[in-house]
Amino acid sequence: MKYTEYTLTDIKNFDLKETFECGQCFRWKKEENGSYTGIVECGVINASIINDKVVFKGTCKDDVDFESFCRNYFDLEEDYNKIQKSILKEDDKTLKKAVEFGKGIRILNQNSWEMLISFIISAANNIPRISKTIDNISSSFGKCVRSDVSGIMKEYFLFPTPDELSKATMEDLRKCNLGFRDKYVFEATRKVFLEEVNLDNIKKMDYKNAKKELLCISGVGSKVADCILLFSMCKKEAFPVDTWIKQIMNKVYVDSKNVKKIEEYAQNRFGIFSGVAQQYLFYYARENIDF
DNA sequence: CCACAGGGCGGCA
DNA sequence: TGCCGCCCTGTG
Repeated sequence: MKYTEYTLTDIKNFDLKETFECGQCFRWKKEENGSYTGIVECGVINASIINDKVVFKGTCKDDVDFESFCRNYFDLEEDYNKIQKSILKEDDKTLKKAVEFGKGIRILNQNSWEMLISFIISAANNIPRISKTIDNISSSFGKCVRSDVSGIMKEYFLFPTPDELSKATMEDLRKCNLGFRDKYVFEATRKVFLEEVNLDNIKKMDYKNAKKELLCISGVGSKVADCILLFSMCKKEAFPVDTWIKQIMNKVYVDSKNVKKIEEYAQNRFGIFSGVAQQYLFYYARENIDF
């Protein structure tokens, strides 16, 4: 592990709170000084914004190019102004307000294996408990990293690799407090470890085929699959429909209980960047009681 | 004690 | 297809 830094001087549409608290990630935590510290595939990162500059400090694996990792992970090559223009229609007051509210959201490019397990755990669950469960799994089976990027030297635990998590028995997983999701996580881990499922290959497929493959994994339905596709497989057309999105879609766009209908409506209205629209709407609906 | 939380599954019409 | 009870566990 090595200490590195990377500073961005000219970046638009990047807000830390909006990016880390819009529901796409579970391992970024706010520090007292307003910065955020997150545990990622290659180590530990602290992100802060000072006078229009974004500073990333990292304790990461020796063979990692920190700058290119950050550019990919934080989606820095993407032009979010362009995306906002493409999803916004003239008459769409709700989305306009949602975009204004969350214009600093960036879709993170996270690790697909970690997203698979994390979103299986998210089913009928709440965010504090999801985070806690993922921390339990990581501290039980993942590698320990010592880092002072937050300002204080602390120990962090990386999310376990498929190889590491495949050592876990059902009993081990039960202790991690997964609830009824333990059997799904156990089975998904086995499939990935034995390469019955190859996430790298799925990532290379187009959206529809990739989703079809993910749906073969027990515990992965339409919503969970779309989260994996959007947050770790560069599929910005994926539109996860959860209870919040159902509410806002029913109220504003299409009054239907049928998830497939809502998904189709979103594809037609928002197009290839539907997933980004979903994040704006989700964050807006969650943070504003009366949207 | 009860409902419900960022769903999914299996059984049933 | 569409609907519904159930799946752990913590919280109000």
